[in-house]
Amino acid sequence: MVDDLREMLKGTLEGCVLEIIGNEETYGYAITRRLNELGFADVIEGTVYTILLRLEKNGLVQVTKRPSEMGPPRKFYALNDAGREELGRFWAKWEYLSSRIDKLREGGR
Amino acid sequence: MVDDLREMLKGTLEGCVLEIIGNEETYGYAITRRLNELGFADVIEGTVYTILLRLEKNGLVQVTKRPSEMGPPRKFYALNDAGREELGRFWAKWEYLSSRIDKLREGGR
DNA sequence: TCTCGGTACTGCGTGATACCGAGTACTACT
DNA sequence: AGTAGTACTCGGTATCACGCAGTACCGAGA
Repeated sequence: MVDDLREMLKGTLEGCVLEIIGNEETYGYAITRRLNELGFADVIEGTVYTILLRLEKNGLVQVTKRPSEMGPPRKFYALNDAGREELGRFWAKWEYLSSRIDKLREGGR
Repeated sequence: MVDDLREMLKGTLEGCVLEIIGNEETYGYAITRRLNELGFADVIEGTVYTILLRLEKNGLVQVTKRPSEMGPPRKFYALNDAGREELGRFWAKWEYLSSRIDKLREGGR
């Protein structure tokens, strides 16, 4: 259908991951599946893991390792205060951007 | 207000420039001013020119050089057929992405 | 037992993009 | 002459999504 959202996802995919983590404590593999079923069909695991490592490096999440019945142990991610702030900034930016784009499209003066 | 849209603009700014050119034949400096007044306040000339050179390289625009009364000659850009197609694809991608994001935000199942 | 597929994470490298900065050059006004 | 506004070019940088190879754990079927 719509091919190659790659470039357009830059800067937004991380926010999507933050939002998913904000809804419930979860782990990389599940986040990828969630994104896929939400319509971000081409997002692959490697991408999500790089985002998660970045979030951890930037101190936006709290990480807990727990064993799994289905395979290797899972790293569960939850937002901390800094993460919730960043999520708020993300939605503010998204609202700002999308309103400008829509205005532009309407012939926008 | 909203700082650093930089990453979020990736993949969308080029589409915005295409839309502006599609509305009327215009040139780089004017496109920058137009973007600024539309709310893309931090977009600078260098960025727009790199986009315009890319559009030209990719064969999406027709370029006409014309003298100016106010300074150096201007390079006017107009969309060709390929450019109009690309613009259509851009809006399709934008619609797709923004609908998914909004769905995600609504808690979206 | 051995392989295979599904689950789960890591780490290095690539390509595309917006942005930065310095440079060039033309016009008009003081 | 000097400055400000207009107008474009080009080399370099940082960041990001993504590709890919590798590691590792588990359960089911041949």
